[in-house]
Amino acid sequence: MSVRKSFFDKVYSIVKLIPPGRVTTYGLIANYLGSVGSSRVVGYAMNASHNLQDVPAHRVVNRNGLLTGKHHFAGTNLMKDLLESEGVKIFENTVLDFENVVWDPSKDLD
DNA sequence: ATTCTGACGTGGG
DNA sequence: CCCCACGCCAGAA
Repeated sequence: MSVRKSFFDKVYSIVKLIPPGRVTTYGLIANYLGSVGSSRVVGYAMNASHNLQDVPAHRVVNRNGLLTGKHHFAGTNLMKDLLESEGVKIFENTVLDFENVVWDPSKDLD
């Protein structure tokens, strides 16, 4: 009741909470939402998030730290540029020192 | 209303 | 190690 937001809206809420200089994964978000098997739905949500301004989709990568969604951004290096601008090092479309920059919602909100 | 497809992750063979 | 199948949601044609 109360709010019964759509899965997408929940995803957006989490993504908005990602602190600058940090990144998270589709799986972690899905896991936090209680739907581990819905990791791909998180990706779908990001695809639709292009309409939203408050959703830093560039901070969401796959479990390998690979910028799978970079192709969906305007420039070829926009996603990479945005992340590096926040202090996140990227090499070959992959986040360096991924384990150190990854942001786990269930960990931070714990 | 139905069908298709799209930023993932895990497990099994 | 590689390949395949399953789970899940929303928007567009």
